[in-house]
Formats: sequence, structure tokens, C-alpha cells
Amino acid sequence: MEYDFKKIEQDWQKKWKDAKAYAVSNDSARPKYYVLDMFPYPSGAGLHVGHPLGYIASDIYSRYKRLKGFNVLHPMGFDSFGLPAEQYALETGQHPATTTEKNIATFKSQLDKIGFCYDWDREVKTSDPEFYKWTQWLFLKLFNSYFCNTQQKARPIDDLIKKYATQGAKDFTAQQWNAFSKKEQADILMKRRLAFSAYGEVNWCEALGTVLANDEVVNGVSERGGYPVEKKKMRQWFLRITAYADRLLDGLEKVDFSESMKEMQRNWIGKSEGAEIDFDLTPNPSPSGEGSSALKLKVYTTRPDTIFGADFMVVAPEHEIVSQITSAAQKEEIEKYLSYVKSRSERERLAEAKTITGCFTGAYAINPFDKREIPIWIAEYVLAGYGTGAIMAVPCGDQRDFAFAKHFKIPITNIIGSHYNGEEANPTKEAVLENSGFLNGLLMKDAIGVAVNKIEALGIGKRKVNYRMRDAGFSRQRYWGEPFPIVWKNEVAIPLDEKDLPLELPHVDKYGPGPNGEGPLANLTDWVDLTPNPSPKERGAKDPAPYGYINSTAEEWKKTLQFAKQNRKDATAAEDIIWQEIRNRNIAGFKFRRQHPIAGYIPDFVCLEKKLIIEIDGGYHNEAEQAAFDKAREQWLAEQGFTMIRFTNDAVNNSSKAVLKDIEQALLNKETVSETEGSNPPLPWRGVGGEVRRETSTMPGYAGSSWYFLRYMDPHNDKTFCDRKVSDYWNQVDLYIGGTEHAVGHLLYSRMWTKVMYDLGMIGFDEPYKKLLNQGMIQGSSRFVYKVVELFSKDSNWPLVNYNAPSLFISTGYYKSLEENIEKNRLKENDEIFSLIKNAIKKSDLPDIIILDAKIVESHVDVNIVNGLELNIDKFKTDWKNGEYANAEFILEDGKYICGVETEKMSKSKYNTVDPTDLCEKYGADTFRMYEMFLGPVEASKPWDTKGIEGVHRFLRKLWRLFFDDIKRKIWNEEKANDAELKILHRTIKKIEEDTERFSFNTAVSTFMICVNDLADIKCHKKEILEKLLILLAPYAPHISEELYQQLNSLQVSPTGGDLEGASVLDATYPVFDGRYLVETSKEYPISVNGKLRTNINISLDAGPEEVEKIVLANEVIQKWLDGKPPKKVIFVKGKMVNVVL
RNA sequence: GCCCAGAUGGCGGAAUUGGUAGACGCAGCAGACUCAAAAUCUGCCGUUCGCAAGGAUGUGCAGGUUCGAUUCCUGUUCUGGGCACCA
Repeated sequence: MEYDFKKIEQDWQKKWKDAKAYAVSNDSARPKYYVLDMFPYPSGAGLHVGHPLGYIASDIYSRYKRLKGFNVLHPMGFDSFGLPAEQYALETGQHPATTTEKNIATFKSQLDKIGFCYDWDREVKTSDPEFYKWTQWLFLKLFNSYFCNTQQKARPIDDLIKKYATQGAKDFTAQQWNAFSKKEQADILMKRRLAFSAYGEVNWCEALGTVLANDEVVNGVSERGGYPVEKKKMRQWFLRITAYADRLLDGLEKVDFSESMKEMQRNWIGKSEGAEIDFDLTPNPSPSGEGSSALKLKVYTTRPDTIFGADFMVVAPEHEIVSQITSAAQKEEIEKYLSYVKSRSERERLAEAKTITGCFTGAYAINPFDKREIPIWIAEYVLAGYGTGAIMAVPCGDQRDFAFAKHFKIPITNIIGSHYNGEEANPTKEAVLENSGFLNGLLMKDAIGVAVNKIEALGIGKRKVNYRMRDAGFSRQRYWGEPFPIVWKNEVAIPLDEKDLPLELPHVDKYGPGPNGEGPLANLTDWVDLTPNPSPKERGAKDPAPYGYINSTAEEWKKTLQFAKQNRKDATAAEDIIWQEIRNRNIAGFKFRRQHPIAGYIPDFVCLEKKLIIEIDGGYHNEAEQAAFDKAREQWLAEQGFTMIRFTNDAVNNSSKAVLKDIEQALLNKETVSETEGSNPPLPWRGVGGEVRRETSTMPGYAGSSWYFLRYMDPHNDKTFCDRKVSDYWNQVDLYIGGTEHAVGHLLYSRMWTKVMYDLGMIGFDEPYKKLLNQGMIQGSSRFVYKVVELFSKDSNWPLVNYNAPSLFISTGYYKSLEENIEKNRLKENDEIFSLIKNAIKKSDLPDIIILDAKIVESHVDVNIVNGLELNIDKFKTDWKNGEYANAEFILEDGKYICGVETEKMSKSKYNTVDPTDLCEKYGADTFRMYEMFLGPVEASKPWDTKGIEGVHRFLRKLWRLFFDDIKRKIWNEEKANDAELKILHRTIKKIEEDTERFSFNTAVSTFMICVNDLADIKCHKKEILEKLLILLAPYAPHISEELYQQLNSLQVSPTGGDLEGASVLDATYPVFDGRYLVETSKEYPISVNGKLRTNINISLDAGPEEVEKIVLANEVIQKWLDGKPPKKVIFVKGKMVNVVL
């Protein structure tokens, strides 16, 4: 029987699905194990071979754990909010919800083809309202909590409010607190909330009217369009992650992450201990001034011991003190510098470390100890956000300060004697201080404490622990993210009630930015503005209207909508007659809406395009009260540009034709208004207050991913984000697999959220991930072709040939030599490439002219039409770029077109992506899974190369042939296995188990190969051996293992499904290793002389040192090396080796 | 500039604790089977000297520790990844 992987894989994927083989219960007697992958962003490009690397590893481990008797949770979902979908929407007009849904479907079908054991019933999607309802809910928890410094944990903000109201705080008494206005109280509380709002700087691009990410800014201008970008302060949301800095550091001790990963997080948090020192300033911006001004400059330093070496101060350009201290003389310079800095992104300020820039303010600080006047500079290398935004620069001890001093010719004070050589700074702490007043003679590291003590004693500074980490910016001026459940009322943030969640992301038609740098949501004025209607009185109406037609609050607006709905149901006969006629654009092609609220009013029919309202009036409109209301309403609507025509019920009942004629005439008489204007008539309260607005920014990508691992546990719970009993059962993620690119962002945020949830008693653990395994990045291997575009002659600068059709491509070897030759200016008429090009382009006038230069364009070509390095020319002609090069000509090497290669990031635009689905089609999922693992260690990054996949496929076929012969016969037997066979089996069991446990999947695959090779060599077809091998293999190649296991045991579950319990290899009993089969009595010892292997001798393992030495020295090869002399020493490591030292 | 990781045949990689360097696979070469192809099987396969036996050499480079180093130490070069110039 052939190994028909297609049929086997299709069948089993269906059977497993039907039997719900991967359904996971939250209730099991077995021990739990939670394996999690970092969920993907469902990009439009679909899955490429880089994605599944980690997924296959986690799948193997999950299946292995299941065989070992664990209840394994191994879910998958999608991180489906994000910028790319929004960008795509901006370009194509397709709604992100639509494209995202489509992309997810593609991803899922691609994942399913690889045969993962996900329980899809637990799928989560961060953009699903059912999911982000809880993201918003958790945000409210963060908003309603503060970090208690005494208890070092999050507590409900209500506790703090209670405390303020009863005991007050450092800055105010309880009495004062209670007297504060709501706004004053809110502002104080905002400074403590874990999710808080404050002003933060963003990259603002005026021309695009939008906020840009750091990497969208290049050289101070926008990446797209090249418009100027500057910093702008905007209200933003933040998470107070800095409060958790110490606990995030401490937590690293108890998790199993790689050391480098922990190191990265430590560096990010960047805890440092130092001191804040207040420096007095000279009153006048000149060194001759005396006394001190009231202003002080607060600097942060980790090296207070070097204070006597502070030759200048550097203040961040954004620092507020700059404008206050700048001298008149320096004002112009400073302003010039400030505008330069404003145009620089933080990333640029970081990247160009070599350029030294700065500007003197004209002001001087005073060294508190020796009263030396220290010039104050501003420079972009000091950031406002870190420490105090100001440093004391010690050029002899800090390389950056040194470079700055040299560049601006600031004299350098040496405080470390011979440790400073004048050539470069020396950041040592081991030198003895000189020129340092009261610190003279002290070792620097001892002086730190002495200096701080003195500073504190003088009251000019204090010890201070600082963190490099800043609070996490949590808002984005974008559309495709979770809306904030926040309403702003008179500048106070009011959280939505929990029962109003989810606050669904409203639909928009346009994805461009809103006004004033706000996100697209700001364009939805109806959605944003919740300012209550003015009361009828405020509006000038004489009497309150009946039937709630005029509303005063948002709550009443809701009622209006309900009213409209009810009105539609309760339509009069006359209304129905008209509706039948005008619906579906039946009257002159115009669209009418029925009972459509316009602000607080509900007209019977309205055509928004024409701003035409039709009222069909009953008798009560004659009553005085109603008539007054009608009048007021008509007047306001007229102000908004609406025309109203009225008909009585009777008129309609008597002659609907005439009524319709009138309506048509009215439509034609009026001008059409633009769609936006028409569909969004301004509400009556617009401009009256504008005080109650929804938050229009959305949450960033990491919001959902900060807690998604909990939702998998209890994905359908509509009472809470995750039931406590359930999270107690599943507890931490035992194994988390993902890339290093999330080392700091995602991992730190989700660790913080977990700690908050733990503090608030919502879950029972404060670290989300017990063990983290980093998968390496699979890079793309790009292929290039080289097209001749222009050739230049010796005598002219003009192109001799503008070579376009037919296109000419030259093979890489020629391209390389051509490049080289042109560089050396020695391309000769008799060069091979010259005549080749000549022949190819068949230009008769060419021979007289020496080609001096050629313009050859390198371009990507799809890796999938290249075999190794050889371009498939036929496919290139037919498939590439829609046949653009059908008539192309090629200059070949040895009859082949060899492509250029480069390793780059895998990306659709580089045509270097390989679709796993294609490989699964061609070789099967089992082959694909094993090949990805066989490629190398999971942690290692490597370029993708499909070349070796054949070898793995051959291995599976060879396995198949242990069970079936060429003519489809089963060839396994029930014979008892002999020692040799058992030895192979148990050696394999041991190695596979060890390798799987240590995630060394590549060596496990080669172990399987060795095992199958060995069994084939000795023609072993015994069920006793083969069955156990299949169970070992099942996590790696589940389909073939299941098929053969079923055949071997004649199980065959019905294709329509049913219970697989006990009948599937998925739940077989994992073979138990028995060391007895591997016991050896002797070993082929390697015998070295002076560490160099000379021979092997088979010696009993029982043999002791003396016996071994005797045997070895008697050996003729060793005798030869000894040359009659006795050895100096014989080293014997039992069971390992022997080394004879001469 | 700073931090982290890595460097082994033509290629991907193995060597788990300092103990036979190159497992396993790809590619290549030679052969068997076949009319032929595919598939399969067998052998060879770091470099170099040698007919061979055997020797020399070899894990980025230069040193060191050791009876013995891909593994440990020092320095160095290059490659990849990260970064918020963090005082």
C-alpha cells in the first residue's frame, strides 16, 4: 500500500474534528498542563512558514504531555486589532472588521491543514466585542485602582477616597478634601490611578493631521509624504507600570525565562540608585553675578561622588526651566536649537550617537561645596522623561560628557589623577578622589555614600532610586482598537457602568484622522457628543412637548429611538400607503426613511439627500398644544435646512396618487445635499454645551494580549472575564512559546496586569508564564534576477541602448563579474559578457563601441519559481508578473539562470514567503511538521530553505514500508521481539523522551530516522515494537501514526465520527523506558596517546584501571607509539575513554 | 554608542556534565535494479600527503588553563537581534 498522506490526513483531520478529539474540559482528575503560543496577528498575507515553527513545537509538546496523562490546554486565537487592517482600510475602503474576519478564516484553514490539536471552541479574538468587553472591564479595574505604597500592591481607589475623606493626605486635610470641587478631587485621584490620563508627547504631523509612531518618522519628516513632524503634547492614557517596577524585577527570580530574556527586561526596567541634588543658580546669567536666585536646578546622578568634577550641566531641551534661565544673549541660539530638537524623534536622538549637538543657556549653577560656577547647557542627549531631565556632566568620568566637553571646548577638571589620561573618560569607581574637597583621598565607591550623606545633611538633595522604565502609553489615535469605556464631563473622566459594557466600536465609513489630532472616532459626532439636550425651556419652547419628542438627556435619546421603533410598528393606514410607494427608492429614485429621529424629533418620513420631511397628520395636530409644538419643531428643522411638507390622513386616503405627485415635485424642486451632511444632520444641542464627550482614542495592541491567556480558560463566560475556580484550576501558563521581539513590550505588560489582578484578588497567581521558550525567527531567503536596462558607450554619457523589450536578464555570475569589471574600468570588447550581451540584443552597430557602463536593475523574484538557485525559466515567463516577461531573453551560465540570494525578513513584498499550505499539499502535514523541527533548534534563527524536505518525506515512506510491502500487503507480525529489537526500541524511547522534554525536537527527528533505519536494516516488522514506536511518533506526525496505529489494532473508527476514547493513538499509553535492554557488558574504548585518538579496544566494562592499563599498553598500536618507553601517566575514565600520556 | 545571542564540511545541523568532532538529513559522486524513468537499495563523501597501511591538519581569529577544549578563561573579528544616548 502506498503512503497516501493526502487521504490519511484529510480523513483523520475530519474524524478528530467530528469526535471532538481536542475538546478540553475544565474538570478532570488528571493533572493540568497549559501550553500557550503567542497568538498571531491575522495579517492579509496569510500564514508563512515562519509562523508555525513555535506552533509545531507547542503542538508536539502538548500531545506529548497528553500521552503522559495530563489534561492539556492548548488553545489558539487571534490578536486581531491593529494598525495594518486600518491602513488597509484607509487605502481600499474595506472595513477592518471585514478584512480581519477574512484573514482569520484564512489563517484558521491554514493552521488546520498542519493538524494542530487546538480546541477551537476556546478561540479568542481580541476584536470580538465578547472579548473586548472584558478588556474594557479590566481597564476599568485598573482605572479604579491605585498602588498602595505601604502594602506595595494595587487596592481599590475607593479605599483611597475613604482615607482622603477621613484622614486627608500629606498635602491636604480631610476637611480640605471634602471641600474640594469634584474636578479638584478627580485631578488628585487621577495622579494615583493605575490607568490614568495625563499629557504626553506625541509625534504630530500637521500635514497628515495625525499622530505618527516612532518608526513612521524619518529624519524629522513623515515616512509617507515627507511632511514635517513635531512633538506635541496631547492628553493620553497611561498605565502606571512604574509602580510595579520592583515587583516586576523580583518576579523574574521565580520564572523560567532564558537569562538573556530576563536581562533584557532588567535593562528595560533599569533600576538605578543615586541622588537628586538641587543646585543654586547665579542670579544673573553672567559668571560675575553674586548670591543665588530663587530658581534651583534639580539633577539626578548615580555618581554623587564625582560632584567636584562637574564641569557643566546638561538640561533636556524640553525642560521647563530652560525658558526661565536662558540669558538674553543666548536666547536666539537656544530657540534655534529648540526648533531643531523639536523636529527630532526620540529614536533619532538615540540612533545618531556620534553627532554632538547642544547649546549654552547663558546660565550658571553653583557647586554647593566649592561654589564654582558651572555653565548650564541644553543638549538632546539628555531626555526630559528620565530622572529629573537634568544631569551634572563629569567629563573625566563619563564618555558622553567627555565627548561633549571636547566638542564644545569646555575645560575638564580631573578628579581621578592618573586614572584619567586626557584622551578618554574613565568611568571607574576604583580611583582615589583628588581635587574633590571633603572627598579627597577617598576611594570613589566609598565616597558615594559620604557625598550623599553630606548632601542630605545640608538639605540640598536626597537619595533616590530611579527607573529607566516609564509609564506605558495606553492610548492611540486610531480606529481599530478597543474604545475606552470613558466619558469626559467637564474635563473629568467618568467610567462607564460595567453593565454598559461592551462599549462597541462604532462603525465608520472613513478611517482618516479626526480633528485636532484625535482618532477617526472623533469624526462620529453623534457617537462622541453626549452633552444633554438643552431643556425645552432653554430651547425657547413654551411648553414641554408631549410624547417625549424633545429630550434633555442622552438617556432620553435612547427613549427617542425606542419611540421611533414603536411608531414604525404603530403606523397609521395612511402612512403605510405612502411607505409602500416611496420605499426602496420608488419615488424618483430617492431614498426615504421612516420614523427616523433627527435629534429629538421623529418625522414620519425623511429624505436625507434632499433634507425633505413628509408629515402625515392625524386630527390631533389641530389641538393647540400640538400645533405649538409642531411650529417650534418646524422652525428648528428649517434652521437646519429641512423642508417639511404636510398631508392629512384624509388626503392620502382619498388620493394617494396626488400626494405622491406632490412629494415628487417637492423632491425635484430642492437641491441635493452632500451625503455626509445629509446623513449626519447636526443635532440641536450642538454648540450649546459640548461638555460631555466620549473618549475618542482607542487602546493599543497590547491591551488584549495582556490578559488573553486567562480568557482561553473560560472563553464563554458572560458573567466575568474568567471564573476564579477555573483560573485556580488552570493556573499559570506552564509553557509559553513565542518570539523574542515581545521580550519587553508584551511580556512586561501582561506580567503587570497579572500582578494587578492578583492584588485585587481576581486570580490566584502573580506571574502569568511559568516557563518561556523563545522560538527563533525564520528569515526569508530572497532570490534576485538582474535585468539590463541601459548600456553606456565610451564616448557618451547617454545610454546607448535603452533596453526594454524584449527584456534581457543576465545570470548572477555575469552580473557579479560585470559589476566588478565596471568598477575596475576594464570591460573589454573581447570580454565574454560583452559579446553575450551583444548577441542577445542583436544590435549591429554595437561592435564598434566599447561598453563602459551598464545599468542593471536587481529585483526580487518569487522563491517559489526558483529551484535552489536555478530559476525556472518557463515558470518565470508564464507566471511571473502576469506574463510581463513572456518574451524575455536570458544570458545563462552552464545553461542555467542562477539567481542572486540574500537573507532578509520574510515578507510578501520581497517575494520570499513560502506558504505552509503548499508544502502540506505536496508532502503532507506530517512531513511539514517534522521538517520544520528538523531544520534546527527551535530557539535558533535561520533562513528558510525548502531543499531538505525530501529527506523527511523519505523517512515517513520508509516507516510506512515497515508495515506494508510493495503490493499493499500488511507485513507486520505478532512475533516476540528479540533483544536487538528491544534495544533499538528502548534506546529510542529514552532519547525521544529526553529530547522532547528539553525541546530538542531536531535531534528527536533524527532519532526517529535512526530507529527506522535500524529496524529496516534488521527487517523488523513486529507489532510489539512498531506499536510503541507509533506512540512515540504520534506527537510529531499524528496523522500517519494514527492511521498505522488503527490498522495495526484493526480499530478503524467510523468516518462519521464517534467517541475515540481509548481507541486513538492520541490517548495511548506512553511507552515506559526499561534500562535493562541497554545494559552493555563491554565497550569499544577510544584510546588516545597525548590526547590524540590512535585506536579503539574492546574492553569489559567491569575492568578496573589496572586491568585496562595492562590491556592498553599491550596493544600493538599503542606499543608502536610508546616506542619502548614507559608512559608518564595513563588516564582512565570508566565507560568513556583512555588517554596514554608520553 | 549600549545590551543580548551566535560563528562547526558544499548546505541545515549533532556532540546533553571538559572525554572518539562532523550523528541525522540535503546536495554531490560511484554502483545495483530497470528498455528507460520514477521509486528503492548499496558504497563513498572536512582539508591535505599517501598506491595503501597510515600520517598531518581541522569547530571565526590570537592566546591561556588541562593528560585532554567545539565546550572553560582572556583578548579580538564578523554576523544576527534588541534599544528609550538612562547619567
